[in-house]
Amino acid sequence: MSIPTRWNPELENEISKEWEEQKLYKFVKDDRPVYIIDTPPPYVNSPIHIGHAYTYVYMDSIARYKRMNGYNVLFPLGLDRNGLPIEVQVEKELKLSVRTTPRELFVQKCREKLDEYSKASSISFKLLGISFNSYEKGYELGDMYETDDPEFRKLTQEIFIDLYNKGLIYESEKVSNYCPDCRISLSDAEVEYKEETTSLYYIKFKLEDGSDVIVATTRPELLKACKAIIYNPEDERYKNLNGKKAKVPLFNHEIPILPHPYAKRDFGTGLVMICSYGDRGDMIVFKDLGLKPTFLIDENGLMNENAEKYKGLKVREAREKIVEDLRNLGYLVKEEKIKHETPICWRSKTPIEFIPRKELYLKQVEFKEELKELARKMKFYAPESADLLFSWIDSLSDDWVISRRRYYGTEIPLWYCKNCGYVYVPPKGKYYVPWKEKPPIERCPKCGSTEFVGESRIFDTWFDSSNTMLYISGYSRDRNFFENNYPVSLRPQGKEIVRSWLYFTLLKSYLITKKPPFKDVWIHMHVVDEKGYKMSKSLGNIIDPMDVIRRYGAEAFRTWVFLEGDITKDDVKCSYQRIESASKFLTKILNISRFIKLNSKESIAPVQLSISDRWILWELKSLINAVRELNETYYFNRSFIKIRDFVWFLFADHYLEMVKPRIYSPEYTEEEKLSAYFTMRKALDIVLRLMSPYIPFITYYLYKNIFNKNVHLERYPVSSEIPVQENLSIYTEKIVEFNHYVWNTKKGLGLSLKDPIILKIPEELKPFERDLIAMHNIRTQGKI
RNA sequence: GGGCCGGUGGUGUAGCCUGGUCAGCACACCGCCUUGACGCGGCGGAGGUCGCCGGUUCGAAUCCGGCCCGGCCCA
Repeated sequence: MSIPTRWNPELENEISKEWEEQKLYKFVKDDRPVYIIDTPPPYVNSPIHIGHAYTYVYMDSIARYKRMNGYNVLFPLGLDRNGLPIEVQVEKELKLSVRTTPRELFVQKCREKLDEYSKASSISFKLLGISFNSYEKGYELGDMYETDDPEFRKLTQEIFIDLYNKGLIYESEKVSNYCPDCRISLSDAEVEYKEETTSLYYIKFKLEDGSDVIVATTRPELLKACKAIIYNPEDERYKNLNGKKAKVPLFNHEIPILPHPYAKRDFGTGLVMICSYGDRGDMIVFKDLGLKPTFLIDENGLMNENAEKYKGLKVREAREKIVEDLRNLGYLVKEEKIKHETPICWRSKTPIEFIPRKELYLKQVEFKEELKELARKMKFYAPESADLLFSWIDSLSDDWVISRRRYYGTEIPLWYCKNCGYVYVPPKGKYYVPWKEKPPIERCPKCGSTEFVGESRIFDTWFDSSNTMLYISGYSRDRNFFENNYPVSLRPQGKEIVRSWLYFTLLKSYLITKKPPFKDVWIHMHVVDEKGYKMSKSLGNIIDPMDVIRRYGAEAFRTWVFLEGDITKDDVKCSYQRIESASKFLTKILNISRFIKLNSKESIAPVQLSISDRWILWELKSLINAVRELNETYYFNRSFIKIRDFVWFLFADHYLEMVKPRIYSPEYTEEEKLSAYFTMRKALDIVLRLMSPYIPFITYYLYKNIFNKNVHLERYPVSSEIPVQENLSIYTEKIVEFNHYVWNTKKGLGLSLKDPIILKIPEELKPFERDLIAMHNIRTQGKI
């Protein structure tokens, strides 16, 4: 079968099918060492993003590399399906309100939508050639899994039950981050910050003695909840006010003026009003000064009865109304625009409020040192990205709110006795749905009552997804395997979820196993558009990976992934043009293979290899070592560039040109020809194997065509395969330089490259004289 | 306001940690070439004084200090 001169992406589908039929990547337990990759389950409410495509290709190369190095690789596909986004989507697309639709029906609709999207995601991965153990959902190690599957949810509940019974979970009415739009409490990890231009209002407060002070605030609607005015202890201007009382405009309650370092001298007037709660700072000061909070905002984001005449207004409306009243009564001194970082909900982008709610918490603050201790045992790639995790742990100030008042998520497995309020925790071993099921006991162990009410809340989705490493490595279904293979080898993930996914995984692993969850952690940045902007629907700059595949094929995309910049260091810019030019390397690989296949015969190593052959094989040997070294630390991009440089700019441009005369000319002996054949085929064999983790389609195709074997079942090349001991790399630069010199000289003389030329071979290249003379048609003396 | 990362020809980067080929490679660009694997090719060319300022040194992209810009995280 002859090799085409250009890569045909349609071949990718046929090859995929062959892999599937052979069940090439299926996970079967055996004696080999295990390598486990905890892949980040993408959320499936939308098609996969180009960033997913990029990073999964990268992970795939890791899996393939490890496989070729003798590891039994556990590389499962997971899909994340729990949480708010799908609810929001169902509400919008099906015009169903979560508040008026029966829970059973709503959950059903979510599931239907998710099934639809799940299919699309896994098809995309398959087209990209990702070597997951399986694309079929199942319950064996390596099977595709979904985070909303009863099995997965059962594990989440079991972990909860364990933690609950260990006393690590408690319910408490605390002030938490609350999104009035999503109507849920948020963990700190879910809070984002956005710079906003807001008004800073300067408000006049009357003192007992009749004088005034001016206080600047961005949140005048909280005046009623204002309990103190503070100034910086270093601020000479206000020292005389210490302990004096000020009267709050409109509401007339008296509050103290006190020193506190939280007040910044140069912000506003240097006087800050402290209300419950405008921001985190307010909470700190309340605690420090022992003030009692008054809450003004309810769960719907409306002012409550404490707000008196402003009751029922939305926060923003109340602000406008109060400002108007202040202005009318002469309390408003001035108003200026400032830029301000506002905390917002990561989902709805709504400003967060701080209101008290009863929620379940998992203890974490008391374990900070232990967590850091464990984290230090994991190796980070790139090393700097570890700081993201450490600084997050350092900044933790509260326990983790794990309960959510929504529908689509794992149910919290608790029942409450209607009579005495006893909290019943069921035994492990089953997936519980308390909002529609009876508890597995008849009577309350405390009072004997038979009436229970099931918990209606669900878990924060991170409480689910922080179990992936346990789930995939058999924690709940193959204990023996789990014990032998935990911690998991690798966690690859994005930098934006270090404080959530990675952190919560670490916490769980600590609480459950006392071990770090991973040996290695590979953190990547993002794929952005050509100009460096984040891709988003509103900017209209989204590059759809399926579109890329349609236009250039998966293999071209994969080539681009490894030739483009280092995604662990910086964001990677994506453009069609760069993908297209990356794909030219595929053409090169095909044609090199074609040339070698057409011009060589299978041969064993001749007694004596020609010096040019020994030289290129030595270079190849160095390449193998360099590639291995880089890949052991997950720098697959750098290693691929090295391979490309060797294949194209040394092997093809110089070696193959040097070898041509030996192939074509009768002046060379059979032994010399055999040496060339052997070397070309050996080099091609090794190079195809070297490249197969990165570009699995084309290498599979060529290896099968030329060597009649499945490259993905071969060993990754080792330098001992090269039968050359002599270091000939000193010649490399000289050969390259000389060739360029000759090409350039001929060009300067207006000669074609075939034309003869009179030249002297440099002394140091004497050993290569014969090949060089033949290659360039050099006459060492006489006239042309 | 604090922390981290980055700032090298149009673009992506190497070198910088272990100062002395003042700069390598690729893509794009221009010119030439139907050389028997490839014109998605080959060869050649133009293009940067390495974010800015100052210091150390005989000598700095490479070390030190300050500043500016971009990104991310936190307050």
